[in-house]
Amino acid sequence: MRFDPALREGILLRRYKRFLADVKVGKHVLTMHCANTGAMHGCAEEGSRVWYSTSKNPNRKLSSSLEFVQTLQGYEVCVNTARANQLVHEALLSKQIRQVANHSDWSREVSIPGERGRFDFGSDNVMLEVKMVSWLRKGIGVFPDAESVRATRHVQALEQCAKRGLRAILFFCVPHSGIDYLTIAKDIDPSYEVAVREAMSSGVEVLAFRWNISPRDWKLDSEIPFQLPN
DNA sequence: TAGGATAGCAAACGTCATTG
DNA sequence: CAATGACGTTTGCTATCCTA
Repeated sequence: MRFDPALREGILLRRYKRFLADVKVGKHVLTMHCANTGAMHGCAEEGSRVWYSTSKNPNRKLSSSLEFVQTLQGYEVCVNTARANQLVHEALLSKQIRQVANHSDWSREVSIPGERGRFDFGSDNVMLEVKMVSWLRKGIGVFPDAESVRATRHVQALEQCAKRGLRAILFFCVPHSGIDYLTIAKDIDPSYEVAVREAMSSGVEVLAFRWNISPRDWKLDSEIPFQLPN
């Protein structure tokens, strides 16, 4: 993914009301959209360097969007949850994901077979759900950062697909320069951990890939290991 | 009646499918 | 082809219900 013009820089003053962030740009304070309603552990600290994009869409109330943060520890982390799907979409179409490189015809937002809701991507006999990881805790990347009934439901739906003979993939998009190993935050949501464990034993595949991000281009870096907690 | 629990909604935006 | 609707994203506020 390439940004042209390049993303612009500011200093995060505060993130509030779920979708809003105040950013100091030069002498001015810009209120922008923050498409991330999550906890944003470690990546919403006051004083962090942040980068944002600007939209030309006249219907938008806030023309700027927060894109990524440099944490106080110096790591670059994407905070725009919409980017995760875009990054994965690009990677799928350009066949950078070797596990599914034999598929070309990816559809977005495909209905979950047999129930309400959607998976992020589908192709032939493959269902793929994307989750973005942005939390580096004690040197290890973890997901989720909050209890999430919906995330658990998605995993269980993937398991149902696997049991019916489809390929079902839980895909962790990791746009965080400091994460090179991923696990599940069992303490945050024990039922999610159980759901992933059971899904994997039913044949659901779990993949995790890291992206490098910068003001101008975001590139797929490498696959990173995923392991269930002990 | 005060308090807790819970369900529903709204916040800003993107994307896809359907409708006119 | 443009407009509209549904859905996804999470949290916290508010209205409503139940219990001590």
